[in-house]
Parts: sequence; structure tokens; C-alpha cells
Amino acid sequence: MSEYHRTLSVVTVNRTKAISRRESSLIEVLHALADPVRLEIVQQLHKSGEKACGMFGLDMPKSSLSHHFSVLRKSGIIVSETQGTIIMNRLQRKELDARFPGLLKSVLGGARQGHRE
Amino acid sequence: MSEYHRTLSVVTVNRTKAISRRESSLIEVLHALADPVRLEIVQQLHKSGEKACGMFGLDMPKSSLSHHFSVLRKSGIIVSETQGTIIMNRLQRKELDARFPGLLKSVLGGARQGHRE
DNA sequence: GTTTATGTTCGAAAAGAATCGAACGAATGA
DNA sequence: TCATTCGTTCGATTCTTTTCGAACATAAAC
Repeated sequence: MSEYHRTLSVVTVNRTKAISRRESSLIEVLHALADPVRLEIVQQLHKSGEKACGMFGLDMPKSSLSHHFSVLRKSGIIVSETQGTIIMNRLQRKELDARFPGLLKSVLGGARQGHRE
Repeated sequence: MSEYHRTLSVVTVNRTKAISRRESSLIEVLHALADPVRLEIVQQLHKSGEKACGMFGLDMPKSSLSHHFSVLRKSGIIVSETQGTIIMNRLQRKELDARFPGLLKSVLGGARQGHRE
């Protein structure tokens, strides 16, 4: 158990193997997508191309929304650009596809049956 | 803010739209994969085909390990089968591919550069 | 300059997940 | 039967994430 620990960016899973930068980056992306609000944001951006933070029809306080956008930005899933008084958000589609080919496509992909039906 | 809430299986993201079963299932899978220990388990199963819980070289207590296997099972990523005194784990590759085509492949896929380099 | 619109940041509270020892259970082997 | 092995379950602790109001920042409109 000696060296098992976590820090912000490096995770040691066992005595010998530390997790690579790519893996922690992947985990960051998966975590960012594993939330209903953020997944909804990503889906809407996928459809509409780009959208301002307040235009997602999400019924929650601005500070909560801001948090979710922040998580999406830090993981590199979206980029945001100030346009006057609003902030326009876009999916980092190409960049994400380069980092994790097929990931976004599978997450945005069409519906299938669940494993409990 | 009126109807914003979460429960175990249904999540209301805004006044009108509730998240589908497929979506909460996807979120469950993404969350299961968004952990270094569980990702490592999935990667090892991908390579070795099948493996008993104690054979992953993971330096943590059995109770912690057991928790991670439980999360992977509940999300349908792995199946486990008792063989005498051990429990054999396998990736639910086909089933997952049917539910979320391309997801596992992209998660297990080869390395690429990160978005901060 | 003041007001309005759009988001961010801060700090605290609530909720959720991970961790781990201890106790337990089932199958195996002596 | 008794001990061993492998893993689960329970309960408590700790850590992380989410949530949200209040205060702040910036740009535009008046």
C-alpha cells in the first residue's frame, strides 16, 4: 500500500506503474463528459455549431453553469471566445479527434439498447 | 430552478428535457472509465482476455479493489464469473460495442499528443 | 456616467465517491 | 473439521465534486 496515492496530475496505480500524461488527460475528458449537464452542452454544441453560455436552456444558476463550462474548457472539449458581452462556445472537435480518435463520435452517436433491457 | 434535480436513474437537466435511459447509461459507463484504477483494469483485461481480481498488480486493499470491480460490473463494462475460489473477469466487449459503438476502442486506442503540449 | 446583459470568481454547504479496516462467506485442500 | 485463499459487504472517514448566493468584471446601450 506504501506508494498508492493521488495528486492533481500524477497518479500512481501500483508500485511500479505511473499513469501517463495521455491517460490522465483521457480520464479528465471522460470525467468531463460523465455529467448530464455537460453532456447536454456538448450535444447541443454538436448540433448547433456554437452557442453562448446562456443559450442552452439549462435551468440552473449562472455560477453552476459557469462551473460546468470551466470543466469542459480545462479538459479541452470546448473553446470559448468573448464576443462583446457574451461568450461563444465551440466544440474542439478536430483537436479532440486527434487526441482521442472516435471518442466524441461514439459519445455523440445514435441510440442503442441498454445492457439491462 | 424549480425542477432541477437528480435522482438515481433519472436526471432532469432543465424544465422540459429529462435524460434518456441511454444517456444515463452512457454517463454511468463514462464515469466508470474515468478513474485510473478502473481504466487500468479495463486495459489489462483488453490485453489478457480475462483475469482474476487479485491478478492486476494493483497495490490497494481488497475492499477498495472490490469497489472498483463493482462499479465496472454495474456499468456493464465487465462480467465476472466465480471459478472455485477466484472470480474471473472479462470485458463485455461485444455488448459494449453494441451499446456504444467505438467507445471502448477509442478509450483503449493508441497514444496521441495532449492538448497542452 | 449609469444601467443592463452576460459570465466569472469566491466561499461555504451539500452531495457523491473513493478508501480502508474488520467481519463475513464460499470453495478448496490438508 | 480446520485452515487457507479469494473476494464481498459493512461502516466510517476522507477527498472530491457539485451547487449556489453574493460580489465582481467587462462590454454595450442608453
